[in-house]
Amino acid sequence: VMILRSRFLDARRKRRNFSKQATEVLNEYFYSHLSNPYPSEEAKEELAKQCGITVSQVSNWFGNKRIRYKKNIGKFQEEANLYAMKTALGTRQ
Amino acid sequence: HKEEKPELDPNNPVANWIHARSTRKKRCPYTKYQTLELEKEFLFNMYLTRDRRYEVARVLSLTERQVKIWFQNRRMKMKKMNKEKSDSKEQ
DNA sequence: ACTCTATGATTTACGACGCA
DNA sequence: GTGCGTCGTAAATCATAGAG
Repeated sequence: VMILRSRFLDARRKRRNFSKQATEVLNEYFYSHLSNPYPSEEAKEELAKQCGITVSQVSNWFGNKRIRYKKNIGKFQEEANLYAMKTALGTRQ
Repeated sequence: HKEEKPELDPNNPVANWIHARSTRKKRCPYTKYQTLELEKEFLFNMYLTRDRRYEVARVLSLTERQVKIWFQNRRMKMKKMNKEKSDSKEQ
């Protein structure tokens, strides 16, 4: 049991990219809060739950996203438009 | 909420984000030796006395401020590791 | 199969705030 | 006021998964 457990924990250490759905959720939040993309602790917990990742991973994702977006806004323009459109469609009643 | 530096700008979405001041020192990765010695010192005691801080800084060619901050960061790292451990225990 | 680049994680350095 | 504590983050850098 301990061996299986430690093996699981070791496997956890290997980085895997987040699922498409998880990235979708994170990007939706990011682009719909673009003027203040700093989720509260509670919001992070909710995002973590939705994405099936940890709160730390949510923090890492936003940290990386903010700096990479800021460093090259042009590169993310298409993605930004995509999520802006998605939000507009999902928001209308 | 507070900012390190609110960049006052009209329509830019990034304008109200937190920005590091331009005077901030660029991150400079420590050598393996420096890190190893700092880890050894941390193992000895998680909190530095003023004398130990001075001595460690002198030996490793770091400023006392760098050593102080390294210990602060190291304690936060330990806290994070402990939290992960306890989180994985509770199914 | 093999490069590379994008991505998740970790490492320095601070600002904001707290307490003695 | 001084000084060191934590907390959350910026920005650079590391490691490598995985797209092309």
